Amino acid sequence: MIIKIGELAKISGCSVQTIRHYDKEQLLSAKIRSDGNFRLYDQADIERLLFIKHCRSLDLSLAEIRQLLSLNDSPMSQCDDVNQMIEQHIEQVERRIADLTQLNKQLKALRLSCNSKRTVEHCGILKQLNEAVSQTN
Amino acid sequence: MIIKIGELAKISGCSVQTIRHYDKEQLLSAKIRSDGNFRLYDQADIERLLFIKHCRSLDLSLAEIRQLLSLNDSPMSQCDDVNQMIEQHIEQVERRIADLTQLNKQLKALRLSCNSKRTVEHCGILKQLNEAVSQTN
DNA sequence: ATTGACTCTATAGTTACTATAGACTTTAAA
DNA sequence: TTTAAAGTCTATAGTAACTATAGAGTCAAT
Repeated sequence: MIIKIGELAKISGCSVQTIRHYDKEQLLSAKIRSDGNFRLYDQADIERLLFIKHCRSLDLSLAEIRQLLSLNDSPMSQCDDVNQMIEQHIEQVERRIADLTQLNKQLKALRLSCNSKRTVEHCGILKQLNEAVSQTN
Repeated sequence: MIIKIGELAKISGCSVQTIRHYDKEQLLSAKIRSDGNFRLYDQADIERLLFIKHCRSLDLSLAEIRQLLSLNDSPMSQCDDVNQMIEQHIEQVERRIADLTQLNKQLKALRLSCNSKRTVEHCGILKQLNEAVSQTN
């Protein structure tokens, strides 16, 4: 079964432009083209794209996915490499969660500092933000 | 006290380019320039930049900060506007935290699926990723 | 007068796309 | 068979918030 980019887009749920983007980025290149230069894909390409999509949903970067795909393509490489990459990725995600949690706390404190209906002149939020500034200074 | 961009950078902890960027983005424009066209800043500018920096540390976008600054500049506006913006921002942050937490769970499950030293051929992680694909399909 | 440090503008690069323009191909109907 | 619509092509610009660079000009001290 050979399909064109539009159908691949439908099947995969990626946009046409995204697929072209992955082509340019060497993640999924259409190995064959039609006489009129249209990209043609087969079953293996569909699976590869779904693999990419799944990895993206795990927030892996295109560079990381490229690495994963190349490991997948060369079966001699060590599983450790994959493990290590995932490990690093987990750390990164956890750091981001910690940052955002901290952030959330501050924002909520900020929200408490102003109970509406006053003009900005006396807005507690802006006051707080300004005070934080002079402390930092 | 009038200072040039380099000193403002030192005082604020922002890079010189970042300050120029804020200038271009109309967040902090140097109202005066030297004869040789150097940006000149005063105390109020320092405070404004620290305000911006503080907002950035709360992950507010430059657009949001611009809005906050203009509210700050026109004291007739309602505190509610500020409140609402912060509220939205909190929601956004909480959504992101939830996403990442979910993500983290999946990544950890993935990590468990391969205990190293095997060739990629039998790597549990890649296997898992591929299986997820065929399920999605 | 010259050196070195600083600053200027303009431009390109980062990430993972999305959107557009203008041209070409394919498919289906008239 | 012609034609029109839908699909596809490449190349380019835009998104966010910067960072980095090039090439030129300015300032402060020697």
